[in-house]
Amino acid sequence: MAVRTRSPERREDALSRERIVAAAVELLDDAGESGLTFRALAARLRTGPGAIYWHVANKSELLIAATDAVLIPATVPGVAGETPRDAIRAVALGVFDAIDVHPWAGTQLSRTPAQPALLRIFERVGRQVQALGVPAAGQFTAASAVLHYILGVAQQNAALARSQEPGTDRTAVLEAAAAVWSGLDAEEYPFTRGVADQLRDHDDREQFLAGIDLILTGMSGPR
Amino acid sequence: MAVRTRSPERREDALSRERIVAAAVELLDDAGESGLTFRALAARLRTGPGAIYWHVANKSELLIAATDAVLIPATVPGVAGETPRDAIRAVALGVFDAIDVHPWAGTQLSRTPAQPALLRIFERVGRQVQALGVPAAGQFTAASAVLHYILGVAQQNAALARSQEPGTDRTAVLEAAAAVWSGLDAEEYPFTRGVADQLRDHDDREQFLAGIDLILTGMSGPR
DNA sequence: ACCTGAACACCGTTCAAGT
DNA sequence: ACCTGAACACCGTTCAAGT
Repeated sequence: MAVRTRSPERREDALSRERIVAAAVELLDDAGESGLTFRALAARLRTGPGAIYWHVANKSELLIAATDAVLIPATVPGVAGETPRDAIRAVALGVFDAIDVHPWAGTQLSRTPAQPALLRIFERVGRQVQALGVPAAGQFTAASAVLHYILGVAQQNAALARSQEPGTDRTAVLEAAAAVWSGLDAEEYPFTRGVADQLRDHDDREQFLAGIDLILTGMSGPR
Repeated sequence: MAVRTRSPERREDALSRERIVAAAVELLDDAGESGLTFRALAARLRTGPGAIYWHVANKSELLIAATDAVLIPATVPGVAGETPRDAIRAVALGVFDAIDVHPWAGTQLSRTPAQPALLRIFERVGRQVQALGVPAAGQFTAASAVLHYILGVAQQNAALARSQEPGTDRTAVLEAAAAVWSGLDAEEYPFTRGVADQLRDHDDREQFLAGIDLILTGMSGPR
């Protein structure tokens, strides 16, 4: 006797919140932030723009969900036995790498104060600051400093990526920025011109970590 | 004999780049980022939307100019005899205060890599890092860390302000954020919940400076 | 319950026509 | 040289109508 399945077999191409968010991530990666429109998204999902609104309230919610999705790997629980310092570095690098692959997420991450990914990052950093032995009164300041630094870099990398074609690799992006710096007025911008070459050659991932270390060192107080 | 003036008396209400940028700043302050449209701007200037394009290339250029305008006070040359540390704190505070008054500028500041205000801030910070005696190899990293931290805070304050009505004062904005944090799940967000009260009461300007100090302390190396 | 797609109320930007 | 405002090619979002 044939048994009726409780939940009927879903059509392969049935719409769902997950499929919509996944398609949005693809579209953002391929075409950049301006590429995500409900019409383009609907075309990719072989439906009309109105259908998307059955599963997602509006574009803002869609962007929050897409950002959250690509930042999940950055906020997975850390390895057991990790030092607080390594844990903070791991979260920071996770965010950095996610934004390297999905530059648009760097902009979105700090656009909405209630972005869940942002809260997860802050919580993780905060706990590690606690574990580091920072006095209670200084924990909020220390965790905020790390968070804001991460957000600043994320934002900056997103802006840099936006100034080039989507998919341009990081060395080409840095090269373009270095060219601008090198062309600045020598009288007015001696420092910036002076470091233009470093911008061209440097490992920005390495420098990002060095900045984290600067803050972590600062937390242990003046020598 | 009547003398012809070389440049004819300008009509009081003649359009100019300066008047357009000033009106854009007003509109952004009054109505937020979504309030700046060419139609609304044209109405305020008692002209048609097309007229604006004679003086400004497009909306992006207008936003860059508006952001630049409100950040001029933050990048004026410092007081003579100032220590490098005080000079860095002064620039940072200047940016912080400008964004307090014009939250939209916090978003714009890091949206375009070639935003002139951003370059001026970086140059100023960089020179002071140099004056602080940071070894050449570490100057770029140190200046970048300070810049990114400032941008992160600017962005975050802009996002917070955007979540409320334009013109809402800072304590009300912080109160709203604290309410969200207090409502978080106790199991998942112990740290964030724990600092919610500090968010409500704290002087965020003070905390911003404390973060700057953390980085400055870190620059002088581990104790 | 879920999807369709035309329609609405906007945008930024262009451009022929005016002064 | 500068301004006007209608028109173009888009948007996000809604909603009556379908299945």
